[in-house]
Amino acid sequence: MNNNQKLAKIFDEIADALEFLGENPFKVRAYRTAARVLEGLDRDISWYIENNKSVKGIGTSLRAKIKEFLETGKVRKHEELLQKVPRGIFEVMAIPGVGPKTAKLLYDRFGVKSIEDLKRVLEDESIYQLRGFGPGKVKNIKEGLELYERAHSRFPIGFVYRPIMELKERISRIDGVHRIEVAGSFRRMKETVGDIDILITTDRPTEVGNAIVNLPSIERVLLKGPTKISFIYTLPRGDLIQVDVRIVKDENWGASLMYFTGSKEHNIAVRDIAIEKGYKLNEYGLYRGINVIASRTEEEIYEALGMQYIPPELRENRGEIDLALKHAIPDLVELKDIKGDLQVHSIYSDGQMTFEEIEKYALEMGYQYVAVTDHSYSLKVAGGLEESRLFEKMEKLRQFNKHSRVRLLMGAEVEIRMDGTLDYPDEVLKELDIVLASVHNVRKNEDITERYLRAMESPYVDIIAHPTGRLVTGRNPYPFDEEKVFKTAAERMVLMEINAHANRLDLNDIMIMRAKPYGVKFSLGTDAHGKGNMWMMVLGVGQARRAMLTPGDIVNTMNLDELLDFIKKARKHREELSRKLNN
DNA sequence: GCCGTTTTCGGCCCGACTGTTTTCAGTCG
Repeated sequence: MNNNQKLAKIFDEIADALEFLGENPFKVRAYRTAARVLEGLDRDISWYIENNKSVKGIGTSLRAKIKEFLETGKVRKHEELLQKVPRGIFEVMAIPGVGPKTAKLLYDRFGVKSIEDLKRVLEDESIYQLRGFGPGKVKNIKEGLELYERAHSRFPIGFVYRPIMELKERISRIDGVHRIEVAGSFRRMKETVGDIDILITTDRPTEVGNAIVNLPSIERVLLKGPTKISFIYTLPRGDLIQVDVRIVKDENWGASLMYFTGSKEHNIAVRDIAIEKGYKLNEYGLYRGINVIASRTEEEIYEALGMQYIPPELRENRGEIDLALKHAIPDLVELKDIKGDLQVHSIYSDGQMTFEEIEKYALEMGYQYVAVTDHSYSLKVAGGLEESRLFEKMEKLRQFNKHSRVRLLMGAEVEIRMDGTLDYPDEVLKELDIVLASVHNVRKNEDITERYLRAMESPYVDIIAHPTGRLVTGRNPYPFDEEKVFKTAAERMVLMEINAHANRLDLNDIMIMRAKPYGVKFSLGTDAHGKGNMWMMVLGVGQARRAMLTPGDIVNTMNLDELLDFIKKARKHREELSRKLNN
């Protein structure tokens, strides 16, 4: 974790603790806002402190705490609060139906400071003596607890993307459904999603509602009313996810979609703008007094507020509002801009696709080219290619391309070894159309900066693949010096990959935002191994959009000829740099 | 705790739902 992330976590914990202690809710919000701001910052917060640059949402008090952290590695207020609020309380408050007030009451009266304590107290008759506690509330908390315990963590978006698109398709086919959209963090393409919000319009809510709850794969219906239906949905691998379907009126469509798309922080900030301009904004529309100003589409609501339309992926309140007020949001890259996939594995190493199959899926995606990038030999577990096999593959590919409708680029995902040297020598790399370099074996807490810098010394490394090595659920990023690596990459025209694989998303939105100011350009690759994995491109595009990238930031928006030309120029540029260095 | 082109004090998003109430508090998104 870098300073920004560490501080965001500290501020979030302070907010949790203050909420529990019943502090001023606006103070709590200030800490949470600051945490979000820190997460979305393009540079390390220490840069802003050192250069005396102000950051909106961080005032004098929080600035002092940040300074304290940068100097001592701690924030005293944070430490003090952790003394006052037992750790387990945070978990208790995370249970749906238990908020700070309930947690505090249970703590004060029954000493509840863990989930175990809570369970015990829920079975105790004396809980009903508490003001506000009746059978309904206790039942509600028990259900929340059940939900929480059933591993109710968030899912990587790539796990749920296709099943949810399929569910959307099924609902849209129900007679009487006019409009449908999946809202929430799914629509924002956040890397993980909790539950799923689906918005529909219809004239026949009862009929449509009945049809929805009778769809397949619904494990249990939680709630069915005229405006809201909730159910637990079974994903293909057996995981369970909650889906809320909201039934709204056509005339409120835009306002509702905006409201349910969020993020919450974005909505709050947009409402502030509405208030400033003498309006009121809610999920039904934008009003002046009782008069509707705009409500049917999101576009007309933003416009009425004097703002540019904000694509859902940007709605996180990390700077998009100011840009929209200045009409300075660029045209974001779209899936249809992508002309090829720059990381796919074939049966030559650990992939499952033949060249024919890669061609088939590429045609489905409407691509001009795909880079076939099998592993190099030191990655034994992935069937990495010895040089002789590499040349064999090269020849086979050359033959294949003679009749292929998609150009398969001869590529490799070359292992960066422990000492930073590469599996293939330059003379071999030079023969390849495109070269990705990556690390897979990293010692515990190893800093991989030097490995990357050394790897980039070769003029023929075009792309650093999955640069941080993180996994969406589980593995943290490998530490490296961002400034050194990104600066070098930009200078040498080495691309940073946005790996679109559901498990990786690496770089992700935040890291892309951190890399871009150095002048880095990016490539998108799905890292597809299995048949039909190439659809994941949409996930990578989602991260790119969240980072506000345009087609110009990403090389695979280029046509085949332009791309080959770019690679040629970049290699020449690096050869010249190397020559200068040697002289 | 943050913020300000009417403000350096006095605001800070807003509505639905639920369960507990007899007029409201807590939670959620």
